[in-house]
Amino acid sequence: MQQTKRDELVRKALDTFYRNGFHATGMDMIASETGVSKTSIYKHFRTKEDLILAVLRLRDENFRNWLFRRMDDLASTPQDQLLAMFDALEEWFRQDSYRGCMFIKASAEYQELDDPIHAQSAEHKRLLQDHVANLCKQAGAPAPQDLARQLLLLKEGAIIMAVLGRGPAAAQDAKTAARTLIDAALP
Amino acid sequence: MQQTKRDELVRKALDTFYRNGFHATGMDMIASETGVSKTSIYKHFRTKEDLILAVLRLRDENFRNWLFRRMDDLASTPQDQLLAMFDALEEWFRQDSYRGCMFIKASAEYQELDDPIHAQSAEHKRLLQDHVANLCKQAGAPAPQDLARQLLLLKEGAIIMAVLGRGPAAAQDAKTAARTLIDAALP
DNA sequence: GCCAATCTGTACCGATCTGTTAACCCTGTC
DNA sequence: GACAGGGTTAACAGATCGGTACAGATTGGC
Repeated sequence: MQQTKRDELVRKALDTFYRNGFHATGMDMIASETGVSKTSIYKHFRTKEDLILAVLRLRDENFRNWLFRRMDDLASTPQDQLLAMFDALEEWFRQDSYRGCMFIKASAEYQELDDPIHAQSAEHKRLLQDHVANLCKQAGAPAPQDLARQLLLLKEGAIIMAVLGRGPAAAQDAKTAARTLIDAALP
Repeated sequence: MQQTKRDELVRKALDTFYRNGFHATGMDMIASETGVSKTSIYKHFRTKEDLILAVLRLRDENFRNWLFRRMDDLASTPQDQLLAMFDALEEWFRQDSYRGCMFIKASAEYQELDDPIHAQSAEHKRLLQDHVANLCKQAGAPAPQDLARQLLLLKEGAIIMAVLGRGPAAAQDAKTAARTLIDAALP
């Protein structure tokens, strides 16, 4: 019963930061939205930055688990799973709560390369890249890292364009392009 | 000599907001960095938001002018100009001052879809899309809008990955992918 | 019954936020 | 030489920022 409260705090803080931004969200708002008193928050986390880092760790875990599981559910072969990534993205884009990628937003607000928040955002992208590269390799791509990088570009681009004008349709734009790139990369 | 001061204010405010973020930059910092007194700033702009909108208008004009001119200088045929976009992006990524796309960052800090700042960011992307689609049409693409959307995904993805780990090399990743997509789209 | 841990609300600290007010200064013009 | 316009400095208002202090409530274990 002791870890629960902290977990609940991080989970609800994630929603608030995601919905409202980092600098724009004060610790008083976190306290009122999570139902955890400010005194308690600062017992668990020394600073606001520490809380944000915990939130990003949770988000990284949740998002990767969700995306990879969804890709696995939607398709059986590695090649189809790569394409299914974009169908999963579309599901995400269609959620009312969709507000873009939390890590892109975090790195936009904390831009210094040596900022821990920035570093953690970069790490998230690296972990995604690794998984996709692994699938590319399983699919028989001669240069799996290269193909993975190209597909990641499409994914990040779709996330941006889904926010900035194109909406959920950005996912299928990306999927169409991905199919072309995969076909060209496989022997 | 009357419009000059205001222009100088907007120009220097652009640098400060770009380097430091929007919420993280206070009007006192804007005053000290631009050398324009806060009293004067509020003579020209009713609110901080108005100043930000003026900054984004300038940025939109500057960036589109620069990118399209650079694409035009680097290549002669429409098809080559599309590819040259990614060489121009690489030049941008290599600048020490590179901190990602100002409009992506603006929309990350002001996420409500009906926020004027968000709307202006979306408009910037639409204008880019129009120009690229025009080039795609000139290059003979049967579905120029579709190809343009795919190339824009690569551009936005490259901007993100250049910030989050990949550095300037993201531009050539995108260019390689763009070549594949263009070849596949042209008859 | 009692201790220790963990939570709570509330008030506060000093700094900083957006925006305003007031008095002054410079400069070109009539 | 008065004056108007646009600029300055400096202080201020009222709110909010991240973070802390303190006293009391709740809880489970012994």
